[in-house]
Amino acid sequence: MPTITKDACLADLQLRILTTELAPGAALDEVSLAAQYGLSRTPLREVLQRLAGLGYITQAEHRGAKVASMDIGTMRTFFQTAPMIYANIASLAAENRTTAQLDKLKAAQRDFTQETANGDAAAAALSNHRFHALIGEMAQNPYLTASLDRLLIDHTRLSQTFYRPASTAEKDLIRKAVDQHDAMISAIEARETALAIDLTLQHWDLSRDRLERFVRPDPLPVDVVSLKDRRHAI
Amino acid sequence: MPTITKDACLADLQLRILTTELAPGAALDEVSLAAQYGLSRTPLREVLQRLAGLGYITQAEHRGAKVASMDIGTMRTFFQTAPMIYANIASLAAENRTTAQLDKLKAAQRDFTQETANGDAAAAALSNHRFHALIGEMAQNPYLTASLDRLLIDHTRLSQTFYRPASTAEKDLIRKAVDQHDAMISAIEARETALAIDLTLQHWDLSRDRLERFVRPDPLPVDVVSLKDRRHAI
DNA sequence: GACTCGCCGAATGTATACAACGTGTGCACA
DNA sequence: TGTGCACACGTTGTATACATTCGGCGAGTC
Repeated sequence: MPTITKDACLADLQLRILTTELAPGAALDEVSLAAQYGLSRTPLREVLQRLAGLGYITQAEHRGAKVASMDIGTMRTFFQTAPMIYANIASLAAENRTTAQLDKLKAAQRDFTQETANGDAAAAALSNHRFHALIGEMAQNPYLTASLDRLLIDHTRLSQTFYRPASTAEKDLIRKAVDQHDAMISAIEARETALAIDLTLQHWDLSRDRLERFVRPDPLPVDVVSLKDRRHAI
Repeated sequence: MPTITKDACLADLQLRILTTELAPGAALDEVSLAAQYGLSRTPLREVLQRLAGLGYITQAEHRGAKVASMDIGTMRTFFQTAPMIYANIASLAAENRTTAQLDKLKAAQRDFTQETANGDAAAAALSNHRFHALIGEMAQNPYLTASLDRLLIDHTRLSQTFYRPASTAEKDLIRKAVDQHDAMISAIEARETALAIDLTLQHWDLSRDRLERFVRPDPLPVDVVSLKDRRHAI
């Protein structure tokens, strides 16, 4: 890759982490990354520092950088925290949004609609991320945005499989998510804070059900596997 | 200042910002800071990046770093957000605290009690900061901690005058704050989440009243100044 | 055969020299 | 006298060479 700006490098690494192309826990080598982006190590290290500040990676002295991991404890915390932050952000967004921000939000939703229809899973997940990050900007609350941005990192990584629907029932869920986005845009545009909260929590419920099923998939049929295994169980 | 570790430099700059020795909006010069701490510019820049990630400073390309400002909009947001985050953190802390963390919290409270009694204002503000940051650690929730840490930066900076009491009435308020800390420790130790929330909100009310008086000081006597000014008002 | 000590290689951490950018000042011209 | 441009200085951004640390591998010993 030829010489590139530092911001572009930051954005690209964010994308690669959000799509789990760089998997949670993956080690990041400074020299190879610097070579990839056509930067020298000094500016690349600054990019890594910024990624660490945003919660994308963790750094250990003399031991390099790793993509932020997603252990079971983190995920428990995620499910515990997300609805509260999302709801508060939505309310503030409805209160404080500007028309310029609203236009950007609508553009993100157009991309999202398109990409879910095309089955472009990675792109859809990123558009969804952008959609919710923009609502965060609207809230104009740097304290909560810090929390939201970290939640969205894990949310997007968890939802990588969401937009790659296996069944027609799952396709309906995606369409429902798209519709919910539209409703959220309307509520924010109309500055209806209570409605924005309500729609956001509905959206969260849909997302949570889907994510939990991914985390804890449907068990295998009992009669085929489980009974056999039980005979060997201690 | 002789050669010093990078972490010590980070901690010292945090202290200087929290005590407003480095005032909000103050420009930070890389070469002079590097000289002060006996580091070269490269590691000092990394310290600045980390401070930026934590919300202590802001950086603009080619224009250097500034201590995070505290404009009127930010403060409005601060008062809006703090109670919700503080309460949730307190609840989680009561749920998840370890005894080792509890010991550290008690130590911080000992320092705080001592320093308020001695009238050591800057030290008391920092102990108070440490006290609340430790409760944040107990919560074991990195999403909310990101938000809390940013709130505490501004809270500590705003409260710089708090521990320098002018009247005996204000001394009573400080004693009340110390007592509230003790009660919070007990609630967290007993894992009583509801009580921890309640005490935290009471603590916040006390703090808010005092801070708001600082932000919006008692108006000057009406008959002396205001009436005169009004005659010149358009 | 297993454990420990010490060396070696590969990574990160630091210093410094050089490049690029922004800002302020001073001069010229209207 | 005021405005605008250009140059120079100071500060930040980048590259690279050097220092330091970690971790693995092998030899030696118990």
